[in-house]
Amino acid sequence: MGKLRKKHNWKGRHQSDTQQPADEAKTDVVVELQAVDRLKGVDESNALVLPANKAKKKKAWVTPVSTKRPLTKKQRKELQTVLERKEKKVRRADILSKLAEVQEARLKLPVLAEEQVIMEAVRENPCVVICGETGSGKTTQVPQFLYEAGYASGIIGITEPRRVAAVSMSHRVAKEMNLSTRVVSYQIRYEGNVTSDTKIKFMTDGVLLKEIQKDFLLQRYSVIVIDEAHERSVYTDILIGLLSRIVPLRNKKGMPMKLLVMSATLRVEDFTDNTKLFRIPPPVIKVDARQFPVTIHFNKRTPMEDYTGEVFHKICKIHRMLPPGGILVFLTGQAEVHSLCRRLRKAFPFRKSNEESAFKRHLCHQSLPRIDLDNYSALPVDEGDEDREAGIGDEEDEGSDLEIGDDPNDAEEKADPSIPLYVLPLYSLLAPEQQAKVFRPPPPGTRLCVIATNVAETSLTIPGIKYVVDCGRVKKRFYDRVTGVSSFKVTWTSQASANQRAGRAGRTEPGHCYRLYSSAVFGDFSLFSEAEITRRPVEDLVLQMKDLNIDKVVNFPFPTSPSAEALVAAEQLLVSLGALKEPPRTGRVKDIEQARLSCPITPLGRAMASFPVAPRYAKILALGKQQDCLPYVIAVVAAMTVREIFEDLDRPAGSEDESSKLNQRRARLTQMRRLWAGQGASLLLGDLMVMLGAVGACEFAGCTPKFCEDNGLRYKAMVEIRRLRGQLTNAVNAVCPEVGAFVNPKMTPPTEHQVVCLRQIVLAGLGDHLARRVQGEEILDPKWKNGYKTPLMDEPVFIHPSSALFKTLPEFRAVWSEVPLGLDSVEAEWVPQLLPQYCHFSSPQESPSPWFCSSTGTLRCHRASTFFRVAWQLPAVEMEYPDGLERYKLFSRFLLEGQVCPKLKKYVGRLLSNPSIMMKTWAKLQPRTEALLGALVSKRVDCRDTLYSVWKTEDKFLLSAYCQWLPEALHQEVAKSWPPI
DNA sequence: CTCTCCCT
Repeated sequence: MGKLRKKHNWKGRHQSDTQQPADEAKTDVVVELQAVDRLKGVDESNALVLPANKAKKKKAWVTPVSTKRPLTKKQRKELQTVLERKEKKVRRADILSKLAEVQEARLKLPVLAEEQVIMEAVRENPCVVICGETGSGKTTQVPQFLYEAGYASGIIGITEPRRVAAVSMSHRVAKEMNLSTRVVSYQIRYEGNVTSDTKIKFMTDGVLLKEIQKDFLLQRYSVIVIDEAHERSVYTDILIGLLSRIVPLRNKKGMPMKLLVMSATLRVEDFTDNTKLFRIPPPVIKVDARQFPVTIHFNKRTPMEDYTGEVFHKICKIHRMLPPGGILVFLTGQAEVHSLCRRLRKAFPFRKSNEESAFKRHLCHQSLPRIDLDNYSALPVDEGDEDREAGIGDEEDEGSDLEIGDDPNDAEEKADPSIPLYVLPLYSLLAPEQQAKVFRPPPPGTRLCVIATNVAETSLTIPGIKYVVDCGRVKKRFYDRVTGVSSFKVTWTSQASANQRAGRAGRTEPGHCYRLYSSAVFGDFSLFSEAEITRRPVEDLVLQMKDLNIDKVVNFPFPTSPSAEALVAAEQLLVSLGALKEPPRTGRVKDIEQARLSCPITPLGRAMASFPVAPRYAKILALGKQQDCLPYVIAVVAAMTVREIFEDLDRPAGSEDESSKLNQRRARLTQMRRLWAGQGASLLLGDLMVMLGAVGACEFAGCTPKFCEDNGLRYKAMVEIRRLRGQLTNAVNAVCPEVGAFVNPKMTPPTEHQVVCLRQIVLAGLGDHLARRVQGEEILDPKWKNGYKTPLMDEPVFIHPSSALFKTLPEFRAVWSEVPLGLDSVEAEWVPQLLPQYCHFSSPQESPSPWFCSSTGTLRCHRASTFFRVAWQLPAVEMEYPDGLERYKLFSRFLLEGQVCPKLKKYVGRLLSNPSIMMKTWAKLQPRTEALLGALVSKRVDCRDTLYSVWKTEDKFLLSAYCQWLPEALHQEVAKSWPPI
């Protein structure tokens, strides 16, 4: 016990750290700096990874001292030693003070007080839950505790739900521990710095899940830490489920492993009270957070309609009446963010002299010399505003000194340049340069006001925020559980996320949070937001799990299970994509039900599971090698996977200048779209062709920010596509090395033939996303005229005006994701051929009558069909004759006619009955028809291939049955040359 | 005709 305490004592560590030779430490720091400089593909907008001022300071002492004059060799040498010694001393002092700083910072973290408790719990339990709010320092400290307590016999793996966090945490911990990034490393989707020396590895949750596919027992790891488990991201949930099984397995095999689940909120019951997950509930250790207090102010009334108006008024009041400090506002979407920004900039403009140079470019024309007050007073003032204003401040906060009084004579709408407000938008899709502005101090004399969406809740932390204004709402995606069709809705947030938002006001000093809803409304919020896994389709997760040989996904120990409907829908989709074996359709009802939820994976499914994209796209990739289409298929799948490849140019402009620039860029993009869509045949590939053109052109130009900017492409999206193309190319080569795929930066456009092929390949993956133009009799509403119906929705969908197919309006088209933007026109006769699993076929047509195809050796026919659920009539197409007795009858008829085996042709004239009697219903009355049919059925022979293979083992097969059709005189001759191959 | 946020 005493020994343990000493081991975990920070003082002990402090000493051993400082005892490190200065030189060694120096190299470590330098390496790390280089690594920071080279950081690629990481969102530079995050404060955590921005190269800080400190970096510059540190670089200074790396530069060699260089004042040299002509000296004697000896003098020079002496002087050099002196200099070196001096320099070394300076370095050592610097390092010591830095270490002291770090140690001090570490000491302030509440988690340090719990080190001993945590480590004892870890020693005594295979799984431990650590519960601590943001600011407790658990993410950076717990890995160090583990390392120092000797748990680094294997790798200590820590998962994060976001790439930025994995990268920045690895750097921070390396620095704190004064270890090289060779030892404290990270791995995210496209990059990493893991080496054979790595002991602490930060990674995204998806990366670890992929590693489990390669090594189920994770033998290289001694500990896994799941961070931010409260966020309940799908991968985190699945990892916890998997690890709850892996940990006991490892212990049983004598390769012990520890699992730590770290969660911010106290909602840990899903982990601890779930006996399916952990039979023995893991201990929960609570860690206090070091946060400044945040005073919460509720509204007395809750605006239901115009909450953005309410937000506007609240910001005005804070800005006019309260002491300095940044304001962070939570709204639900891009459009809201922009419109509020505009309104605030008009209300509190600031002069040019206050502006930063970067800011100048965009806004210099906006700061007008004088504002037309009449014009402003004409702006719509929110109805019922006074009413609400009177209600500001809730009982709970009466008398609080920062409570904002309500002055009905407030004239916020009048421009007031005397108190400039530095208003910035912030949302995920905003260009990184724009995002980065929120991390810089505002221009002198102004107050920072960031209007943000949910990104600011978890992903990005803005410094200097003292006031938070929370509208209490979120925009969320909702999926229909059966059809998988999605839509966006604005709803109330949860209490947990409202508290998270409030916490953003207390990072640097005590703060205030203004909630624009009453405490009663807050009380009605759900405590936590639902786990993501219950809110979305799960076909991708199910495929991954089947690939791990978890056939009965229903029995998987999810912390929270997806609904049964979602699981059934996922298996159905995977079956129709050919990734899972079709379940039997006959048998007892109960068995059928069971089988529907435990379909085993197919070889195709395994290949699909190895492609890091959605199953529909994985299917498209799997078909991609045909007709040399692979490079195009990879580019198209990459483009479909990355969201928003085109810049949003429809946003409202801030100034006339900006507006005219936007108009120019819009015009340019429209022109480029037309160019990329191509002419004639390629046009039918629709928006896929536009994307293919955009990707090709961008890559051809070297994928530069300039090219993207000039052509309306989102640079970040194009970089992601470029890397995804590389990754997908490797993945395809791994499954199918003979295709030898490579990324060609100078890809030429596909030929007409390839375009047709691409359209078909894409269709094969998007069968359930087929849409048909609303037909004459279906137009119930004039608005539906150019609409499209999908099998899944009652309401029609429309082609986006910017779509390449807007003017063409093909009868059938494929849509993907939920955006009606992505289109590819589809020929009606492809549907039954490429998507037979979605079609109901009628019986084979009489005319043209079924025939024997001598090249394939099978029976062919024409069949009409209808598309599933919606029963769209599809044209008759040529296809295999369906299985069944009829097919045997037909086959025997063609056999007798000498079509199957040409050698039998010479006996046709000698047959005792006409072969066509095989088809009559009274055929059974004839012994010879029955003999022939019976023989074929007994060996399941209904095509040439199976007939030949039976003859290989049984060369007299069919001889006697056939002889019954011939006069006895011929029997011997026939027997001699049997089988007639 | 209008898209919150993440991950392999």
